[in-house]
Amino acid sequence: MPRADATRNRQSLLDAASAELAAHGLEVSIARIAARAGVAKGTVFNHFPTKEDLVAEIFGDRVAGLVALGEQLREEADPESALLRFMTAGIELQANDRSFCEAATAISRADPRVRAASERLAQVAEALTGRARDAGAIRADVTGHDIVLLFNAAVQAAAPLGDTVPGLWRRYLHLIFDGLRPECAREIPVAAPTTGDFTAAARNAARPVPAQGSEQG
Amino acid sequence: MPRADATRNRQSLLDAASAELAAHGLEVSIARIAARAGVAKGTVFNHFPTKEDLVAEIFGDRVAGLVALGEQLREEADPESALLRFMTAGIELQANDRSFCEAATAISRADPRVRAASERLAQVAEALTGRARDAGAIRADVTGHDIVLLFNAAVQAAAPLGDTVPGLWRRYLHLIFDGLRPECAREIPVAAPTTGDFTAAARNAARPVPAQGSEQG
DNA sequence: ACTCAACTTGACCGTGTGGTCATCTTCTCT
DNA sequence: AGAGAAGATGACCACACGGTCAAGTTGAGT
Repeated sequence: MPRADATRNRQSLLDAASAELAAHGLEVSIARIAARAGVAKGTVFNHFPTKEDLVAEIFGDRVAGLVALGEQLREEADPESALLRFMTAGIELQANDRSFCEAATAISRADPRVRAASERLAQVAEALTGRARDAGAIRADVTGHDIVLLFNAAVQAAAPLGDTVPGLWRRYLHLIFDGLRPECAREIPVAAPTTGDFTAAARNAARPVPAQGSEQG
Repeated sequence: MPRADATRNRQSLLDAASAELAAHGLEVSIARIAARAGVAKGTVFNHFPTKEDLVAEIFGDRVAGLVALGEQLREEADPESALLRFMTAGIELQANDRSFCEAATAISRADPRVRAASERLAQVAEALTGRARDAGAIRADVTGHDIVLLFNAAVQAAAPLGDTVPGLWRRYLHLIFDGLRPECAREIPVAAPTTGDFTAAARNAARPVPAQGSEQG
Protein backbone atom coordinates (compact mmCIF):
# COMPACT_ATOMS: atom_id res chain seq x y z
CA MET A 1 0.00 0.00 0.00
CA PRO A 2 1.54 3.27 -1.12
CA ARG A 3 1.61 6.34 1.06
CA ALA A 4 -1.12 8.93 0.71
CA ASP A 5 1.12 11.69 -0.63
CA ALA A 6 2.57 9.26 -3.13
CA THR A 7 -0.77 8.44 -4.70
CA ARG A 8 -1.68 12.12 -4.66
CA ASN A 9 1.55 13.05 -6.41
CA ARG A 10 1.15 10.31 -8.95
CA GLN A 11 -2.27 11.61 -9.91
CA SER A 12 -1.03 15.19 -10.05
CA LEU A 13 1.73 14.05 -12.37
CA LEU A 14 -0.65 12.22 -14.67
CA ASP A 15 -2.93 15.25 -14.83
CA ALA A 16 -0.08 17.65 -15.42
CA ALA A 17 1.54 15.43 -18.03
CA SER A 18 -1.76 14.98 -19.80
CA ALA A 19 -2.33 18.71 -20.03
CA GLU A 20 1.23 19.57 -20.99
CA LEU A 21 1.39 16.86 -23.62
CA ALA A 22 -1.88 18.04 -25.10
CA ALA A 23 -0.72 21.63 -25.17
CA HIS A 24 2.86 21.23 -26.35
CA GLY A 25 3.26 17.78 -27.80
CA LEU A 26 5.69 15.00 -27.04
CA GLU A 27 8.68 17.28 -26.68
CA VAL A 28 7.56 18.86 -23.38
CA SER A 29 10.30 18.50 -20.82
CA ILE A 30 9.95 16.46 -17.68
CA ALA A 31 10.87 19.61 -15.77
CA ARG A 32 7.80 21.39 -17.11
CA ILE A 33 5.51 18.54 -16.21
CA ALA A 34 6.98 18.34 -12.72
CA ALA A 35 6.61 22.08 -12.25
CA ARG A 36 2.97 21.97 -13.28
CA ALA A 37 2.32 19.09 -10.93
CA GLY A 38 4.02 21.00 -8.14
CA VAL A 39 6.69 18.38 -7.43
CA ALA A 40 10.42 18.08 -8.01
CA LYS A 41 11.83 16.52 -11.15
CA GLY A 42 13.14 13.51 -9.28
CA THR A 43 9.64 12.61 -8.14
CA VAL A 44 8.60 12.05 -11.71
CA PHE A 45 11.15 9.28 -12.02
CA ASN A 46 10.03 7.76 -8.74
CA HIS A 47 6.65 7.06 -10.33
CA PHE A 48 7.59 6.43 -13.93
CA PRO A 49 10.90 4.83 -14.84
CA THR A 50 11.27 6.82 -18.06
CA LYS A 51 9.52 9.63 -19.89
CA GLU A 52 8.43 7.11 -22.49
CA ASP A 53 6.69 5.12 -19.79
CA LEU A 54 4.76 8.15 -18.59
CA VAL A 55 3.67 8.99 -22.11
CA ALA A 56 2.63 5.42 -22.77
CA GLU A 57 0.45 5.42 -19.66
CA ILE A 58 -1.43 8.51 -20.75
CA PHE A 59 -1.61 7.55 -24.39
CA GLY A 60 -2.92 4.11 -23.51
CA ASP A 61 -5.68 5.64 -21.43
CA ARG A 62 -6.74 7.90 -24.23
CA VAL A 63 -6.98 5.09 -26.71
CA ALA A 64 -8.84 2.96 -24.20
CA GLY A 65 -11.41 5.72 -23.80
CA LEU A 66 -11.96 5.79 -27.53
CA VAL A 67 -12.33 2.02 -27.59
CA ALA A 68 -14.98 2.24 -24.87
CA LEU A 69 -16.95 4.73 -26.92
CA GLY A 70 -16.62 2.48 -29.94
CA GLU A 71 -18.04 -0.45 -28.01
CA GLN A 72 -21.06 1.62 -27.05
CA LEU A 73 -21.58 2.72 -30.65
CA ARG A 74 -21.76 -0.88 -31.81
CA GLU A 75 -25.19 -1.02 -30.17
CA GLU A 76 -26.33 2.12 -32.00
CA ALA A 77 -29.32 1.73 -34.34
CA ASP A 78 -27.91 3.60 -37.36
CA PRO A 79 -24.56 2.19 -38.49
CA GLU A 80 -23.73 5.21 -40.59
CA SER A 81 -24.17 7.74 -37.83
CA ALA A 82 -22.42 5.38 -35.43
CA LEU A 83 -19.36 5.30 -37.67
CA LEU A 84 -19.47 9.05 -38.15
CA ARG A 85 -19.66 9.64 -34.43
CA PHE A 86 -16.77 7.23 -33.88
CA MET A 87 -14.66 9.13 -36.37
CA THR A 88 -15.69 12.43 -34.84
CA ALA A 89 -14.59 11.28 -31.42
CA GLY A 90 -11.31 9.89 -32.68
CA ILE A 91 -10.48 13.05 -34.55
CA GLU A 92 -11.55 15.32 -31.73
CA LEU A 93 -9.25 13.44 -29.40
CA GLN A 94 -6.30 14.15 -31.66
CA ALA A 95 -7.36 17.67 -32.52
CA ASN A 96 -7.24 18.60 -28.83
CA ASP A 97 -3.97 16.86 -28.13
CA ARG A 98 -0.79 17.80 -29.87
CA SER A 99 1.04 14.74 -28.61
CA PHE A 100 -1.45 12.21 -29.86
CA CYS A 101 -0.37 11.76 -33.45
CA GLU A 102 3.30 11.89 -32.56
CA ALA A 103 2.81 9.32 -29.84
CA ALA A 104 0.87 7.09 -32.20
CA THR A 105 3.71 6.92 -34.69
CA ALA A 106 6.81 7.42 -32.64
CA ILE A 107 7.17 6.25 -29.04
CA SER A 108 4.99 3.81 -27.25
CA ARG A 109 4.34 1.47 -30.16
CA ALA A 110 6.72 -0.76 -28.30
CA ASP A 111 4.82 -0.45 -25.02
CA PRO A 112 2.63 -3.51 -24.41
CA ARG A 113 -0.24 -1.48 -22.93
CA VAL A 114 -0.36 0.76 -25.96
CA ARG A 115 -0.07 -2.17 -28.31
CA ALA A 116 -3.01 -3.86 -26.62
CA ALA A 117 -5.14 -0.72 -26.69
CA SER A 118 -4.32 -0.15 -30.35
CA GLU A 119 -5.32 -3.67 -31.21
CA ARG A 120 -8.64 -3.26 -29.48
CA LEU A 121 -9.12 0.01 -31.31
CA ALA A 122 -8.52 -1.73 -34.62
CA GLN A 123 -11.05 -4.37 -33.71
CA VAL A 124 -13.82 -2.00 -32.74
CA ALA A 125 -13.12 0.14 -35.80
CA GLU A 126 -13.39 -2.94 -37.95
CA ALA A 127 -16.71 -3.85 -36.32
CA LEU A 128 -18.20 -0.42 -36.82
CA THR A 129 -16.93 -0.27 -40.39
CA GLY A 130 -18.30 -3.70 -41.20
CA ARG A 131 -21.69 -2.78 -39.90
CA ALA A 132 -21.78 0.42 -41.95
CA ARG A 133 -20.58 -1.49 -44.99
CA ASP A 134 -23.25 -4.17 -44.62
CA ALA A 135 -25.87 -1.45 -44.29
CA GLY A 136 -24.72 0.02 -47.59
CA ALA A 137 -23.70 3.26 -45.91
CA ILE A 138 -20.09 3.13 -47.03
CA ARG A 139 -18.24 1.65 -49.98
CA ALA A 140 -17.13 -1.96 -49.95
CA ASP A 141 -13.40 -1.33 -50.34
CA VAL A 142 -12.92 0.57 -47.10
CA THR A 143 -11.72 -1.22 -43.97
CA GLY A 144 -11.49 -0.45 -40.27
CA HIS A 145 -7.78 0.24 -40.66
CA ASP A 146 -8.62 2.87 -43.25
CA ILE A 147 -11.01 4.52 -40.83
CA VAL A 148 -8.42 4.73 -38.07
CA LEU A 149 -5.81 6.10 -40.46
CA LEU A 150 -8.28 8.68 -41.71
CA PHE A 151 -8.46 10.14 -38.21
CA ASN A 152 -5.01 11.45 -38.89
CA ALA A 153 -6.05 12.73 -42.28
CA ALA A 154 -8.77 15.05 -41.04
CA VAL A 155 -6.73 16.30 -38.11
CA GLN A 156 -3.64 17.01 -40.16
CA ALA A 157 -5.55 18.70 -42.93
CA ALA A 158 -6.72 21.29 -40.43
CA ALA A 159 -3.50 21.36 -38.42
CA PRO A 160 -1.56 24.02 -40.40
CA LEU A 161 -4.14 26.61 -39.41
CA GLY A 162 -3.81 25.81 -35.72
CA ASP A 163 -6.56 27.28 -33.63
CA THR A 164 -7.26 30.02 -36.12
CA VAL A 165 -10.39 28.23 -37.32
CA PRO A 166 -11.43 26.19 -34.28
CA GLY A 167 -13.57 23.36 -35.67
CA LEU A 168 -11.96 23.20 -39.08
CA TRP A 169 -11.29 19.49 -38.80
CA ARG A 170 -15.06 18.97 -39.01
CA ARG A 171 -14.94 20.32 -42.54
CA TYR A 172 -12.40 17.74 -43.61
CA LEU A 173 -14.07 14.95 -41.71
CA HIS A 174 -17.23 15.54 -43.71
CA LEU A 175 -15.32 15.92 -46.95
CA ILE A 176 -13.55 12.65 -46.32
CA PHE A 177 -16.69 10.94 -45.14
CA ASP A 178 -18.39 11.88 -48.39
CA GLY A 179 -15.61 10.03 -50.17
CA LEU A 180 -16.53 6.90 -48.26
CA ARG A 181 -20.04 6.73 -49.69
CA PRO A 182 -20.76 3.93 -52.15
CA GLU A 183 -22.32 6.19 -54.79
CA CYS A 184 -19.10 8.00 -55.63
CA ALA A 185 -16.68 5.12 -55.33
CA ARG A 186 -14.07 4.82 -58.07
CA GLU A 187 -11.40 2.19 -58.22
CA ILE A 188 -8.51 2.72 -55.81
CA PRO A 189 -5.01 1.80 -57.03
CA VAL A 190 -3.61 0.57 -53.69
CA ALA A 191 -4.98 -2.15 -51.43
CA ALA A 192 -5.97 -1.45 -47.84
CA PRO A 193 -3.22 -2.03 -45.27
CA THR A 194 -3.37 -5.27 -43.33
CA THR A 195 -2.71 -6.05 -39.69
CA GLY A 196 0.66 -7.42 -40.74
CA ASP A 197 1.63 -4.04 -42.11
CA PHE A 198 0.82 -2.44 -38.79
CA THR A 199 2.89 -4.85 -36.73
CA ALA A 200 5.76 -4.40 -39.16
CA ALA A 201 5.49 -0.65 -38.81
CA ALA A 202 5.48 -1.00 -35.03
CA ARG A 203 8.66 -3.07 -35.21
CA ASN A 204 10.31 -0.39 -37.29
CA ALA A 205 9.12 2.36 -34.95
CA ALA A 206 10.62 0.46 -32.03
CA ARG A 207 14.23 0.93 -33.17
CA PRO A 208 15.17 4.52 -32.39
CA VAL A 209 17.06 5.56 -35.51
CA PRO A 210 15.96 3.69 -38.64
CA ALA A 211 18.54 2.68 -41.25
CA GLN A 212 21.24 4.99 -39.98
CA GLY A 213 24.05 3.59 -42.07
CA SER A 214 22.34 2.95 -45.40
CA GLU A 215 21.85 6.45 -46.63
CA GLN A 216 25.23 7.97 -47.28
CA GLY A 217 24.79 6.90 -50.93
CA MET B 1 32.01 37.50 -56.66
CA PRO B 2 32.36 34.59 -54.23
CA ARG B 3 35.28 32.25 -54.30
CA ALA B 4 35.02 28.99 -56.22
CA ASP B 5 35.23 26.72 -53.18
CA ALA B 6 32.63 28.83 -51.44
CA THR B 7 30.01 28.29 -54.12
CA ARG B 8 30.93 24.62 -54.27
CA ASN B 9 30.52 24.26 -50.51
CA ARG B 10 27.29 26.14 -50.51
CA GLN B 11 25.85 23.77 -53.08
CA SER B 12 27.13 20.74 -51.17
CA LEU B 13 25.46 22.06 -48.06
CA LEU B 14 22.14 22.58 -49.79
CA ASP B 15 22.27 19.08 -51.25
CA ALA B 16 23.25 17.53 -47.95
CA ALA B 17 20.66 19.46 -45.98
CA SER B 18 17.99 18.57 -48.48
CA ALA B 19 18.74 14.87 -48.20
CA GLU B 20 19.12 14.85 -44.43
CA LEU B 21 15.96 16.84 -43.89
CA ALA B 22 14.04 14.51 -46.14
CA ALA B 23 15.39 11.47 -44.35
CA HIS B 24 15.18 12.58 -40.73
CA GLY B 25 12.94 15.61 -40.55
CA LEU B 26 13.51 19.05 -39.11
CA GLU B 27 15.38 17.82 -36.06
CA VAL B 28 18.53 16.78 -37.94
CA SER B 29 21.53 18.45 -36.41
CA ILE B 30 23.67 20.97 -38.21
CA ALA B 31 26.61 18.72 -37.41
CA ARG B 32 25.05 15.88 -39.42
CA ILE B 33 24.39 18.08 -42.39
CA ALA B 34 27.92 19.47 -42.28
CA ALA B 35 29.38 15.97 -42.09
CA ARG B 36 27.38 14.81 -45.07
CA ALA B 37 28.45 17.84 -47.05
CA GLY B 38 32.07 17.17 -46.11
CA VAL B 39 32.64 20.50 -44.42
CA ALA B 40 33.09 21.70 -40.84
CA LYS B 41 30.18 22.86 -38.77
CA GLY B 42 31.33 26.45 -38.77
CA THR B 43 31.12 26.56 -42.55
CA VAL B 44 27.40 26.01 -42.37
CA PHE B 45 27.02 29.26 -40.46
CA ASN B 46 29.24 31.07 -42.91
CA HIS B 47 26.63 30.43 -45.58
CA PHE B 48 23.41 30.50 -43.60
CA PRO B 49 23.02 32.72 -40.54
CA THR B 50 20.79 30.25 -38.71
CA LYS B 51 19.47 26.74 -39.13
CA GLU B 52 16.04 28.19 -39.73
CA ASP B 53 17.42 30.16 -42.65
CA LEU B 54 18.89 27.05 -44.24
CA VAL B 55 15.62 25.18 -43.86
CA ALA B 56 13.66 28.08 -45.30
CA GLU B 57 15.91 28.15 -48.36
CA ILE B 58 15.31 24.50 -49.11
CA PHE B 59 11.65 24.56 -48.24
CA GLY B 60 11.08 27.59 -50.43
CA ASP B 61 12.70 25.82 -53.36
CA ARG B 62 10.49 22.79 -52.93
CA VAL B 63 7.33 24.84 -52.87
CA ALA B 64 8.51 26.84 -55.88
CA GLY B 65 8.96 23.60 -57.79
CA LEU B 66 5.41 22.60 -57.03
CA VAL B 67 4.18 26.01 -58.13
CA ALA B 68 6.01 25.60 -61.42
CA LEU B 69 4.30 22.29 -62.03
CA GLY B 70 0.97 23.87 -61.16
CA GLU B 71 1.52 26.60 -63.73
CA GLN B 72 2.16 23.98 -66.38
CA LEU B 73 -0.96 22.06 -65.43
CA ARG B 74 -3.11 25.15 -65.93
CA GLU B 75 -2.60 24.62 -69.66
CA GLU B 76 -3.69 20.99 -69.46
CA ALA B 77 -6.78 20.01 -71.45
CA ASP B 78 -8.62 18.03 -68.78
CA PRO B 79 -9.13 20.10 -65.59
CA GLU B 80 -9.96 17.05 -63.48
CA SER B 81 -6.83 15.14 -64.31
CA ALA B 82 -4.82 18.36 -64.02
CA LEU B 83 -6.04 18.83 -60.45
CA LEU B 84 -5.44 15.20 -59.62
CA ARG B 85 -1.90 15.38 -60.95
CA PHE B 86 -1.30 18.56 -58.98
CA MET B 87 -2.46 16.87 -55.80
CA THR B 88 -0.40 13.80 -56.58
CA ALA B 89 2.72 15.90 -56.98
CA GLY B 90 2.07 17.87 -53.82
CA ILE B 91 1.50 14.77 -51.77
CA GLU B 92 4.44 12.92 -53.26
CA LEU B 93 6.68 15.82 -52.34
CA GLN B 94 5.64 15.51 -48.72
CA ALA B 95 5.57 11.75 -48.67
CA ASN B 96 9.24 11.66 -49.66
CA ASP B 97 10.32 14.37 -47.24
CA ARG B 98 9.91 14.01 -43.53
CA SER B 99 10.67 17.66 -42.90
CA PHE B 100 8.09 19.04 -45.27
CA CYS B 101 4.96 19.01 -43.13
CA GLU B 102 6.85 20.11 -40.04
CA ALA B 103 8.44 22.97 -41.93
CA ALA B 104 5.10 24.00 -43.36
CA THR B 105 3.54 24.43 -39.93
CA ALA B 106 6.45 25.25 -37.68
CA ILE B 107 9.50 27.21 -38.82
CA SER B 108 9.81 29.28 -41.92
CA ARG B 109 6.29 30.69 -42.05
CA ALA B 110 7.99 33.86 -40.91
CA ASP B 111 10.54 33.71 -43.73
CA PRO B 112 9.60 36.07 -46.56
CA ARG B 113 10.76 33.70 -49.28
CA VAL B 114 8.60 30.91 -47.91
CA ARG B 115 5.67 33.26 -47.46
CA ALA B 116 5.95 34.35 -51.06
CA ALA B 117 6.20 30.80 -52.36
CA SER B 118 3.21 29.72 -50.26
CA GLU B 119 1.15 32.56 -51.62
CA ARG B 120 1.97 31.61 -55.17
CA LEU B 121 1.08 28.03 -54.31
CA ALA B 122 -2.29 29.13 -53.00
CA GLN B 123 -2.91 31.07 -56.19
CA VAL B 124 -2.10 28.27 -58.56
CA ALA B 125 -4.11 25.84 -56.43
CA GLU B 126 -7.04 28.20 -56.59
CA ALA B 127 -6.73 28.43 -60.36
CA LEU B 128 -6.60 24.68 -60.86
CA THR B 129 -9.47 24.16 -58.45
CA GLY B 130 -11.58 26.81 -60.13
CA ARG B 131 -11.06 25.25 -63.52
CA ALA B 132 -12.05 21.82 -62.23
CA ARG B 133 -15.06 23.32 -60.50
CA ASP B 134 -16.22 25.13 -63.62
CA ALA B 135 -15.86 21.91 -65.56
CA GLY B 136 -18.14 20.17 -63.07
CA ALA B 137 -15.37 17.79 -62.05
CA ILE B 138 -15.46 18.71 -58.38
CA ARG B 139 -18.05 20.03 -55.97
CA ALA B 140 -18.76 23.74 -55.71
CA ASP B 141 -17.91 24.14 -52.03
CA VAL B 142 -14.26 23.15 -52.30
CA THR B 143 -11.58 25.83 -52.63
CA GLY B 144 -7.92 25.94 -53.53
CA HIS B 145 -7.04 26.26 -49.84
CA ASP B 146 -8.89 23.03 -49.21
CA ILE B 147 -6.86 21.32 -51.88
CA VAL B 148 -3.55 22.42 -50.40
CA LEU B 149 -4.62 21.39 -46.92
CA LEU B 150 -5.72 18.01 -48.22
CA PHE B 151 -2.13 17.32 -49.30
CA ASN B 152 -1.42 16.96 -45.62
CA ALA B 153 -4.43 14.75 -45.14
CA ALA B 154 -3.40 12.05 -47.59
CA VAL B 155 0.21 12.07 -46.45
CA GLN B 156 -0.60 11.87 -42.77
CA ALA B 157 -3.19 9.16 -43.23
CA ALA B 158 -0.49 6.91 -44.63
CA ALA B 159 2.28 8.19 -42.34
CA PRO B 160 1.78 5.86 -39.34
CA LEU B 161 2.70 2.89 -41.52
CA GLY B 162 5.94 4.49 -42.64
CA ASP B 163 7.53 2.73 -45.57
CA THR B 164 5.81 -0.54 -44.79
CA VAL B 165 3.33 0.01 -47.63
CA PRO B 166 5.24 2.24 -50.02
CA GLY B 167 2.55 3.97 -52.11
CA LEU B 168 -0.17 3.90 -49.48
CA TRP B 169 -0.78 7.63 -49.74
CA ARG B 170 -2.16 7.00 -53.24
CA ARG B 171 -4.97 5.05 -51.63
CA TYR B 172 -6.00 7.96 -49.48
CA LEU B 173 -5.51 10.47 -52.23
CA HIS B 174 -8.06 8.61 -54.32
CA LEU B 175 -10.40 8.14 -51.40
CA ILE B 176 -10.26 11.85 -50.65
CA PHE B 177 -10.55 12.78 -54.29
CA ASP B 178 -13.73 10.73 -54.54
CA GLY B 179 -15.11 12.90 -51.77
CA LEU B 180 -14.52 15.97 -53.90
CA ARG B 181 -16.86 14.83 -56.67
CA PRO B 182 -20.11 16.72 -57.07
CA GLU B 183 -22.30 13.63 -57.11
CA CYS B 184 -21.66 12.69 -53.50
CA ALA B 185 -21.56 16.16 -52.00
CA ARG B 186 -23.43 16.61 -48.73
CA GLU B 187 -23.56 19.81 -46.78
CA ILE B 188 -20.40 20.63 -44.83
CA PRO B 189 -20.79 22.23 -41.40
CA VAL B 190 -17.72 24.47 -41.50
CA ALA B 191 -16.79 27.09 -44.09
CA ALA B 192 -13.57 26.89 -46.08
CA PRO B 193 -10.64 28.74 -44.56
CA THR B 194 -9.83 32.13 -46.05
CA THR B 195 -6.54 33.80 -46.86
CA GLY B 196 -6.97 35.83 -43.68
CA ASP B 197 -6.97 32.66 -41.62
CA PHE B 198 -3.69 31.61 -43.17
CA THR B 199 -1.92 34.86 -42.47
CA ALA B 200 -3.23 34.79 -38.92
CA ALA B 201 -1.90 31.25 -38.50
CA ALA B 202 1.45 32.38 -39.87
CA ARG B 203 1.59 35.18 -37.34
CA ASN B 204 0.92 32.70 -34.56
CA ALA B 205 3.53 30.28 -35.87
CA ALA B 206 6.08 33.09 -35.92
CA ARG B 207 6.28 33.43 -32.13
CA PRO B 208 8.39 30.47 -30.92
CA VAL B 209 6.46 29.37 -27.84
CA PRO B 210 2.77 30.15 -28.11
CA ALA B 211 0.94 31.45 -25.03
CA GLN B 212 3.63 30.36 -22.60
CA GLY B 213 2.25 32.19 -19.58
CA SER B 214 -1.47 31.80 -20.04
CA GLU B 215 -1.94 28.16 -19.27
CA GLN B 216 -0.86 27.50 -15.69
CA GLY B 217 -4.48 28.27 -14.60
C1' DA C 1 6.05 10.83 21.00
C1' DC C 2 9.01 7.77 18.69
C1' DT C 3 10.58 5.19 14.75
C1' DC C 4 11.56 3.84 10.23
C1' DA C 5 10.48 2.87 5.85
C1' DA C 6 8.43 5.27 2.09
C1' DC C 7 8.84 9.14 -0.30
C1' DT C 8 10.59 13.75 -1.94
C1' DT C 9 14.17 16.72 -3.19
C1' DG C 10 17.47 19.31 -6.03
C1' DA C 11 22.23 19.29 -7.05
C1' DC C 12 24.56 16.77 -10.31
C1' DC C 13 26.03 13.98 -14.62
C1' DG C 14 26.55 12.91 -19.49
C1' DT C 15 25.07 14.09 -23.77
C1' DG C 16 23.58 16.75 -27.62
C1' DT C 17 22.18 21.09 -29.47
C1' DG C 18 22.57 25.78 -32.19
C1' DG C 19 25.74 29.16 -32.58
C1' DT C 20 30.59 31.91 -32.09
C1' DC C 21 35.24 33.16 -33.11
C1' DA C 22 40.29 33.36 -33.19
C1' DT C 23 43.25 30.97 -36.07
C1' DC C 24 44.76 28.83 -40.06
C1' DT C 25 44.25 27.64 -45.06
C1' DT C 26 43.42 28.49 -49.82
C1' DC C 27 41.75 30.83 -53.70
C1' DT C 28 42.52 34.78 -56.73
C1' DC C 29 44.57 38.74 -58.53
C1' DT C 30 48.68 41.05 -59.82
C1' DA D 1 55.81 34.10 -56.77
C1' DG D 2 53.87 36.96 -53.42
C1' DA D 3 50.28 39.26 -50.91
C1' DG D 4 45.94 39.83 -49.01
C1' DA D 5 41.37 38.94 -48.60
C1' DA D 6 37.80 35.46 -48.58
C1' DG D 7 36.67 31.51 -46.50
C1' DA D 8 37.30 26.99 -43.76
C1' DT D 9 38.07 25.16 -39.36
C1' DG D 10 37.12 22.95 -34.83
C1' DA D 11 37.60 24.07 -30.12
C1' DC D 12 34.53 26.35 -27.41
C1' DC D 13 30.15 28.40 -25.13
C1' DA D 14 25.66 28.47 -22.95
C1' DC D 15 21.88 25.92 -22.57
C1' DA D 16 18.42 22.23 -22.28
C1' DC D 17 17.45 17.64 -21.98
C1' DG D 18 16.57 12.80 -19.59
C1' DG D 19 18.04 10.52 -15.85
C1' DT D 20 20.60 9.44 -11.03
C1' DC D 21 21.28 9.49 -6.16
C1' DA D 22 22.82 10.76 -1.45
C1' DA D 23 20.67 13.38 1.85
C1' DG D 24 16.66 15.20 3.90
C1' DT D 25 11.58 15.05 4.96
C1' DT D 26 7.18 13.07 6.10
C1' DG D 27 3.37 9.87 6.54
C1' DA D 28 1.87 5.88 9.18
C1' DG D 29 2.01 2.28 12.67
C1' DT D 30 2.94 1.70 17.55
